[in-house]
Amino acid sequence: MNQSVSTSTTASAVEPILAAAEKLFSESGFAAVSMRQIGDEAGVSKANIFHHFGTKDKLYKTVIQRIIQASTQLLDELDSGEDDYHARLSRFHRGHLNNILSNSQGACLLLQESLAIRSGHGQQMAAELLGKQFNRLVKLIYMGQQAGELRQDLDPALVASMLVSANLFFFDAMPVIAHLDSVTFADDPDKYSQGVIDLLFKGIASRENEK
Amino acid sequence: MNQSVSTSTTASAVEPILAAAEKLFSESGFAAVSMRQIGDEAGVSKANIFHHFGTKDKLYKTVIQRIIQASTQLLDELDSGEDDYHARLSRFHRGHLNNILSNSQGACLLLQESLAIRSGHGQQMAAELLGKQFNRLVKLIYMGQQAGELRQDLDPALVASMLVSANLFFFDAMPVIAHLDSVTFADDPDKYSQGVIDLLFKGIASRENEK
DNA sequence: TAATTCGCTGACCGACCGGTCGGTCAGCGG
DNA sequence: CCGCTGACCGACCGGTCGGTCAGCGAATTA
Repeated sequence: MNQSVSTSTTASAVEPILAAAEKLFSESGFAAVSMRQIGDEAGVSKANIFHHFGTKDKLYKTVIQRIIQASTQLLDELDSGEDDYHARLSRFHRGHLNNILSNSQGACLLLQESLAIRSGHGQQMAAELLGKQFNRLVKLIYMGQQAGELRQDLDPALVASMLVSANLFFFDAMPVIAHLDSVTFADDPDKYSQGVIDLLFKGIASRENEK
Repeated sequence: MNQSVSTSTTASAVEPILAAAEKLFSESGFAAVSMRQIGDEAGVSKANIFHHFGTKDKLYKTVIQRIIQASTQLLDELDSGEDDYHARLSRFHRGHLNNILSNSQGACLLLQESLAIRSGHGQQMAAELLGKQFNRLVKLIYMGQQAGELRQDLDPALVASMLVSANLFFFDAMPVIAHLDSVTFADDPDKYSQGVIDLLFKGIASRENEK
């Protein structure tokens, strides 16, 4: 099974087409982007795209698959380490947020997909990825409970939801609320992630005023 | 000949058009929906839509404005009450989630908008709404800190982010992760909201094992 | 009753869509 | 040198897009 990483050494136009498609799809969505725009952006003819990908749908699916592959690869690198669970969750959270921010185009597309799934027009591939990543995080939290580091009366999936949702919100809503003077962490993801972890671990209730 | 506000009592086709447009736009996005589809869904001719709204863009903006208006109205009803801040935040959180779920089309459209803002194609009206609602929640949390009920070393905007993001995640990701067997709260928003509030107030760290 | 307004429509327009087709050209085994 | 392959292109196809327009029928007004 001599399956190397590089698809081939030919200097075909496939890569520029995929890059252009990912950029334009993430900016404007599937329907709003024409094959001619993608060709212009990639510096190739429209017909050439059809030669390589067949249809617009197949091109789109290829783009999604590519994003999923990159995302999974990045997430895999966060699984190592033998620290306590505060450190592991903190590392996961910061790494997850960095992944999103460093590939904002891909994140944008996957979020569009998850919204589209609701009305049935979405691809199920994106859902599978998110589900698998979510399940892995749930397991991590469950192990933390078994180890006695985390409250055992909590639903692990609920904790995982909070972790992931905080990052998605940072990515998705920060352009909207960054200009508010009440928001001080808009341009500092690490500070945000640290604050989220601190908040989740310690809780927001005042210790001197608890029933 | 631009009319002021078309709140006349005439039984025109404006309302069916707006309902159809909101439904279709939220399902497939702005670009993927044609004026003919909207007309068919509303039971009127395509030309009639142009007669009432001028352009596709104006129709879309009207739909967004309508959603924002309804959303603000619903949020206003959550501001009353003189309970402690645990109760007030709990009530806000559950009410906010119910608002989203009871108007899922509108929520879907606003989320699409917030994603589009990132690449400049979005309307700024949606951003203004979300900003105002967010700021109101920040103020509520700040008051809770002044009252001594909430930890004062926390950034109020961070707490507000966690509350809102948990709800957006429930709406946006639940269709994706609901089928996972690790998720038990998928079909019970009230239970989810209650769990989130409990988690945020008490924290996830085990009390017997804290440094 | 005649004139005017108004909601509404089908017919129509130029532009653009996704996709196809005939053909060019560089590379490569024989 | 030949014959073949596949990347690539310009031109083109049927169809749909957002948008326009003249005009119809039913109210409203005078």
